[in-house]
Amino acid sequence: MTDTKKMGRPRTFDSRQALTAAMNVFWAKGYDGASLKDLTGAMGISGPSMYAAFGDKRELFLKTIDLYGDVDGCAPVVIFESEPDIRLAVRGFLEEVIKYATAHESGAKGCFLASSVSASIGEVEGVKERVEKAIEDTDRRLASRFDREKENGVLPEDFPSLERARLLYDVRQGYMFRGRAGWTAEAMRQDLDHRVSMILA
Amino acid sequence: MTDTKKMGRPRTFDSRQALTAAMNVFWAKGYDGASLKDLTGAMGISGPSMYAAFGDKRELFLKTIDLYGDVDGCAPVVIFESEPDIRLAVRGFLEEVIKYATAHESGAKGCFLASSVSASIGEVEGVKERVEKAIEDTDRRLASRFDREKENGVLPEDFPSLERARLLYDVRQGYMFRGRAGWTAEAMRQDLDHRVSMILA
DNA sequence: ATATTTATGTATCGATCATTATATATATCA
DNA sequence: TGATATATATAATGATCGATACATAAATAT
Repeated sequence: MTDTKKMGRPRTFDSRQALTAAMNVFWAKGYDGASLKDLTGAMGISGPSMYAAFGDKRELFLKTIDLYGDVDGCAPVVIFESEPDIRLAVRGFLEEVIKYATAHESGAKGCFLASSVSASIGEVEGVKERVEKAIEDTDRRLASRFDREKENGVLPEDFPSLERARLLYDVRQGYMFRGRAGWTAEAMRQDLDHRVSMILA
Repeated sequence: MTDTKKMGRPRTFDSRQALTAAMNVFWAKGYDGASLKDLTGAMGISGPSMYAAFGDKRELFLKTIDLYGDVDGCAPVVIFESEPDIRLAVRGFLEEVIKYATAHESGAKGCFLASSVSASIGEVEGVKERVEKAIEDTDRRLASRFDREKENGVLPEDFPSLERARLLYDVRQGYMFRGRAGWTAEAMRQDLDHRVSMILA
């Protein structure tokens, strides 16, 4: 059922690659600022191919948001979850955030959700729900790592996991915003030690 | 030299009011999403009047950013600076942020700079510099209040004013982002006590 | 081989975009 | 009272917007 050969002329492009290219355009120019010409140009396909593969501009946009959640937005969280030492985990999370905030391969800076997607909330249907979910998912994943450390006795019993998780996420947003505004990674790293201590205090 | 009557037909609209209306449109729809029709409609003037008074769309946008810095973006900072008790000042700052994040009179939610303006960075010339300046100005104003409390002996000598100021600002950004995504004021206020303590710890 | 199905490329649709001529209205200046 | 200067309203500019018709190409199905 899964890999039966499909009929008809096969795709000449990789839809994941095309979606990534589209995301980068939306990231840099925003939803309205990204024209179909910009998008299909970067994706390397023609207009009709885009419509056939992804629906329309809005659906393409929503798919790039999902892609971001699966890949880019996830990277710092993955580091946070995989680094055994909790202090290094927090530090690694923030270092990755700073890296992404200042030097994404797309050329765009900051957080795709916070910088570009959030501007389209209220204008493009389906965006708000996705952003809300992304926030809550991340809050929960971060908090659950803190909970794990409490069970292991690394963090004290009264450690406020959810509050610190939310704070960590908001610190992330702050870095992303500063990155978008042109702050350098070096400038942001000045606060790193201080913030790691605050989160774990 | 200042109040000599001007020649020609006088303006029939208040340019500050018109600018506020334009800001609210940009706030809700973003730079590209806001059409001249949307803008002039909300401003209550016709196209040529807008061009005569403000230049073009880009210049109008930049002027609304400056207006935001003078009024809306400033409100929490003013509270922070004027409340004598430092703990109440921090709390008042965050409460005002939450208020703005969830219920701005324009109907738009979140921070104009973070939600709408930042999406146009890299696309609209002159925006990046203004955002960068707004961040640094606010960081500095917040830090200077902390410094004042250190001089008065209310805060300890080793209190890291600038780091806490930046953290406070980033917490602000986090709240604004959550507000944009639909979070309620009530949900945000749950972290209030915790965050005030973190900032002043 | 022929039919069917899907993808692609070109060319184009009406709508809307930001911007501006043009003409008219309303003020001060001489 | 003209003459000048500024603001307004209507209408139209070329450009670009998102989206599609159409014919053609390339695969599987029978």
